[in-house]
Amino acid sequence: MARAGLAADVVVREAARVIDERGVNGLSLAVLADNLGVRIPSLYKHVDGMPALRRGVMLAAKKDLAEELASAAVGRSRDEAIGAIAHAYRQWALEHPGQYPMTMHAPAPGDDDDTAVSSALLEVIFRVLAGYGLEGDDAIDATRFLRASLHGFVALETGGGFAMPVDLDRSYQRLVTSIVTALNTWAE
Amino acid sequence: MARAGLAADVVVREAARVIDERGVNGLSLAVLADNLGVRIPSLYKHVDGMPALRRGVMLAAKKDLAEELASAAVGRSRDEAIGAIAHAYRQWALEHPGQYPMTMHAPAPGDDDDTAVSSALLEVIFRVLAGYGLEGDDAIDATRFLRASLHGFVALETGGGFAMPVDLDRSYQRLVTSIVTALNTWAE
DNA sequence: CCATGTGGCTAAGTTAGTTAGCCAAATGGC
DNA sequence: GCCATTTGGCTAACTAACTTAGCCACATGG
Repeated sequence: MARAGLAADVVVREAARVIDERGVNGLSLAVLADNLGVRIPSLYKHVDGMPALRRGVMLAAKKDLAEELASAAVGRSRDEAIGAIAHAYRQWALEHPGQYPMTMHAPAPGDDDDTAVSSALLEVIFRVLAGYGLEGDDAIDATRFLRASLHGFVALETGGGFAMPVDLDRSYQRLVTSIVTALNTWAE
Repeated sequence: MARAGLAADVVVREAARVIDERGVNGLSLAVLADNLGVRIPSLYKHVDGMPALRRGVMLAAKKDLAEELASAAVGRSRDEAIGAIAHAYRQWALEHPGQYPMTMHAPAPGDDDDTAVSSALLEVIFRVLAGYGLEGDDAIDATRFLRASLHGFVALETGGGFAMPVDLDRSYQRLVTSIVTALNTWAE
């Protein structure tokens, strides 16, 4: 039989595609195998079962999102940086609506790969907020505020929480403005 | 055989309990039947299968949350009302971490029950924001801002998005303060 | 006191993930 | 070039979960 020439990363990539198309629960080994032109058990030669496959997609997603945010923040600071990463953040989520929720879980203790890539994601935010000179508790609160606001909007948008999809761009812009205002007056 | 004396609402309530305990995907007919002292197929006499069961839990959850928020806002307005519903919102989510995500999806078009209960939920927010005299686009943006901020924080907290669970109360209070500030200067 | 509807049950089917074990295609040393 | 080994497919079979069919006993009400 002619070989399909699969490799672990090809399987993970296709799984990510399927997840974006049909949601996390829409991923099944059946469609995955079908899309890759292979029978179901063959997938086990490349991937260690469904949970491991999902974990692989999650790791790649966090990595990709972190890179996207870092790249958006390059050469910018403060309000400009916030605007840039906010835009990149929403953009990435809209392009990867299925993967997005997977990026929002803290790593399990002891999972070093996940810890590393999750730290990279947080690091981007920390470094942007560093520009506002926030320290200690203020820095923690502000980080949580920023993450919560961005995540809340994007989660509702991609998860179908907003019934009317009108003017979402404007509403998001308005949200970002409020965030920036809050950060500039945080220590008061 | 002695009857267990089940009823649809008992099954739904127990399902909600299980969901809060083990997450949405932790609900199985096996544990449900076991908890209720009954064999699996007997559940079908009260509930129309797994998807319908989840929908039942979702409807009850939205209803419960809406009532909780409405009750928190009674007799209060503006900043005080925001503070009260923000507190009630987080409280409810922490008490029902499994059900909470189920309350965040817009109703499917044509699902009248869901539409009704979802509207009730939004109505509470609208009426509180009405106190700020926001109209038209401002009202829409502010509603989305409020929902996004509260949801983002609570979703990250209950979904394990915040790695360090220290001082979350303070961070949330700080978030609410920022929301209130933003709402008071919204039209500027 | 029996006629009827209801709420349990067992048995069996379906779908999805998984494991075992086989076999052909690639690959690499000689 | 040839054979040994590894690799990547495969079929078959198992398990867990939801679901359906169909049976039977208990409760209820004329």
